[in-house]
Amino acid sequence: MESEQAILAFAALAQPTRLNVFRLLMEHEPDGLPAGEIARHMAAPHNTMSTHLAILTRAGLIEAERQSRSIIYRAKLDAVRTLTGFLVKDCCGGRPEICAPLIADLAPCCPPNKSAAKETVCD
Amino acid sequence: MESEQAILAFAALAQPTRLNVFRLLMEHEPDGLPAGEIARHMAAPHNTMSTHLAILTRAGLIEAERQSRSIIYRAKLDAVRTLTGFLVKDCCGGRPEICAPLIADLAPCCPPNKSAAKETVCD
DNA sequence: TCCATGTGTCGAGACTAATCGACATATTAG
DNA sequence: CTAATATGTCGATTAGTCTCGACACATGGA
Repeated sequence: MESEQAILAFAALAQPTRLNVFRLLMEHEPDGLPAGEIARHMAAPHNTMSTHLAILTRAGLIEAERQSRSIIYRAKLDAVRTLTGFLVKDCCGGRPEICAPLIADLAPCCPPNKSAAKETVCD
Repeated sequence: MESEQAILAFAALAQPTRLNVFRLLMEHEPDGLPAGEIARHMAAPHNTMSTHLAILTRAGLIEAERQSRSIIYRAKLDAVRTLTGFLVKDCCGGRPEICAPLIADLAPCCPPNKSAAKETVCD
């Protein structure tokens, strides 16, 4: 991942409305939500929301697909993976000894099939 | 992690100089670097850098410690872990089935004791 | 104490982002 | 074709950010 793209993603998420939109779309994976419904959820005018959605799209965090009159937006899960990878990349590069505990703390957050896992960074 | 804190962190990293400073300090873990040397590295005036360092500090991404005349800055590894956790938290909450592959792709990036691991998101 | 060195703070100018009314475009129904 | 619905674009205003010169503060040595 390029720094430039990461900066776009960070800037996109550094805004309360947009961060909430992104989280909302994560909750609604993989169905997504139409632009109007997102605006209603956030209690924002449709044109303001349109701008926010464009910024998130340009950042590669969400994607749009026309469905008759509505435009459905979905979170791009790859974006989370890529951005997360970018965050830990630096320490991975030369020094896995520092990075390993980060991953270790993160792993129990997503258990393959157990449920007692919300102790570390999940909340 | 609170949204507010996450937004501070995202905003702090959404700026080329600050992102580079953060990466620089990650490379220099755990020794850190004095403010002046950071400014020299980035070819920025000391007062501009001071502002950037203050923003990163307020965001909880780095920390400062006085050492005689110099002030040493260090990356806070917890910050990466917390921010990463925040990013994947939403899908973890209700739907580990979506989140699991994200972690799976990330894990080989930091091998406990092997070296062939730079295939996925490491670069 | 006085000076040099290393950092932080303040304030102004330039730039960029956020918001929203008004208008434009696209799709579908009648 | 016309109207209704859903969304995007433009332009202006307001607010916030970035940068850097000038100055202030803190530390250590002579």
